Amino acid sequence: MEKKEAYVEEEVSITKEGLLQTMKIEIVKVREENEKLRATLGQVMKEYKSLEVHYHSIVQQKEANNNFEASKVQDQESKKHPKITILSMGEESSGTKHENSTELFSKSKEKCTEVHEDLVLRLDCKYNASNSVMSENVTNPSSEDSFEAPKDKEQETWPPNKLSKKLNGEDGDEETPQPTVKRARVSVRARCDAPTMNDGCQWRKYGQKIAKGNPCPRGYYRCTVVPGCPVRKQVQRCAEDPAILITTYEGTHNHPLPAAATAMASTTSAAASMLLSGPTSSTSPFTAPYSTNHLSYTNQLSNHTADVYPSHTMYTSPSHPTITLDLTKPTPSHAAPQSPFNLYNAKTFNHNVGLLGQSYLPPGSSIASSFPPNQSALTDTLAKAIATNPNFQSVLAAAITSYVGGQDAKSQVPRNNLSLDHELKWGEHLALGTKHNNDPNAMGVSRDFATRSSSLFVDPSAPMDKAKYLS
DNA sequence: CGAGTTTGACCTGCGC
DNA sequence: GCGCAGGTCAAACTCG
Repeated sequence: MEKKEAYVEEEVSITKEGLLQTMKIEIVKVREENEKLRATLGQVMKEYKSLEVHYHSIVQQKEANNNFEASKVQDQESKKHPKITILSMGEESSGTKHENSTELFSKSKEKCTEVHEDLVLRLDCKYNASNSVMSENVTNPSSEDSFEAPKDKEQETWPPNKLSKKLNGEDGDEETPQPTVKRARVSVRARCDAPTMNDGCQWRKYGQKIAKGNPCPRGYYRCTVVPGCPVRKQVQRCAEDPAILITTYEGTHNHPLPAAATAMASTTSAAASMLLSGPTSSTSPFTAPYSTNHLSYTNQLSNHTADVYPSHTMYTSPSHPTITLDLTKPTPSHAAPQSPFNLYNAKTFNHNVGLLGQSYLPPGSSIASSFPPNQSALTDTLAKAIATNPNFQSVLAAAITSYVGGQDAKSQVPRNNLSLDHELKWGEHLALGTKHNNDPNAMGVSRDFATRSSSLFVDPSAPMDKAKYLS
């Protein structure tokens, strides 16, 4: 007995030691990686500064040249037309030429400084904006968040315009001027045989229209999860390729969402946030490779890419800026560009994901390593794209995980496992790393993979998706 | 019979 | 001001 106990104790201590060692190794790894990241960050900042200085000097030079040319022309003109010269407050004098040019130069310098300051201010502002969006998502995960611009700006209710007018009565004392707020829309293009995508929400069709330039009718739906929810969606088949279903979402849910709906909801939410934060919303140096704000990310498992690009022209009026998530394109060979930024970000992302995973998973395993090899390659790829723009993180994470998971989901994850009773609020998942930390049952990212996996795919049995209604 | 869809009419915003 | 197109309403209809 004693021997046995001693043996067991020995085994336990060995296991403990092993665990401790593994943890120590992990910690050392993490530290090393942190050091590397810091170094890389420093390097990037240095490069950024030098580029900034370079840009500054170029602008100054250009301005100076322009002004010099202008003054030259003016000079010549003034010689031709002395009367005008007199009226032009003595600019003609050759003696003042140098002075003028230096003055102009200094003026141009001022201008440059102004430009620079303006740039900095604008960048800061936008950086803050994008930050605020993200921080809101992180610090206030339960808030309904972010599909639209700040909530208090546009307290959405249903019915939005006409009906509310009717309900308020005709007397309408001093009707509050409806500010022409740009309502962001997020449209999702996906190949789908069914009449609509099952995005987890309940929708009621309230209209159908044949839009110009597309023989396929456009269906108008509103969310009926809760009466009064202002969210609407339009569903239309692509004119060029009827296999492609274009679903356009508009509005913010004012109610908790079923878990199955959170993927699409957060995707559209974050995409809209990104869109509303402006065309150069991210000014982090890491965004450089994607200065056009068009991001293509690759799903290596499903052999698809998802293009995310803001579009003001695809649908409807310019008062409805639209961002499109394109989940229809096959993977091009050049997808997932390998710039130093991307590599850096891939590392960062993996690092963070790894840390995230370590808090939920047994020691020695991380999220990345807990995936099959191709999955881990996927996270790598995702990381490159996702980390490039903070605002894109949640968009892409949600969209890709949903899309990737969808492949497996059809066969592996029964809908019953989606824990539909577990309701999440709009954008709640965005705080993955923080919110679930205290939840022993939470599996972090991997749980997300599992729970959202089928949400982008149509469930033909869904009561709302009746093929017969959409011709 | 209630919930949801269909569909023609109507409203509204925008461009010319 | 007019016409067009998108969006919404609401009565009629269908389905379970």
